[in-house]
Amino acid sequence: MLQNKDFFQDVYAVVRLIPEGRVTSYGAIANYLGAKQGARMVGWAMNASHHLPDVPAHRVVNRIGLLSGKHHFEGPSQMAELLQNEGIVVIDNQIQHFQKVFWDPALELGLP
DNA sequence: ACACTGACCACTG
DNA sequence: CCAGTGGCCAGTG
Repeated sequence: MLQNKDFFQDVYAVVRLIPEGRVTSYGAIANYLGAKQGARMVGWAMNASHHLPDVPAHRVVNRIGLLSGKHHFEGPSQMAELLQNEGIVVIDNQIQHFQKVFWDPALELGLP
């Protein structure tokens, strides 16, 4: 079944490392993990992370800083509120100053 | 067993 | 610059 369960684990591990007030993208995580699985699997991993505690999925957005996954949260604006609660400005599902708050694991953690 | 979909991304034309 | 296409893996109808 989930032979690449390690991949999911790694995704969660990286997501957990995202500092407050910062965000990253699915592709960035996939890239950090080697991009062998593809960014789509990261999204799928997030979907599976629904039941997990310390996985701030709201800090993971698509490459352009759009809250593509907000629909999967409890409320329609749950994701945006969580982000804004951390000081991130979100307007119309779009993170403002995305380049500033963007947190690239490959860059911050260093390329393995 | 087949086809389509999905919280995506990069590359062409 | 915008639109289209392929690719990755797993789950569902």
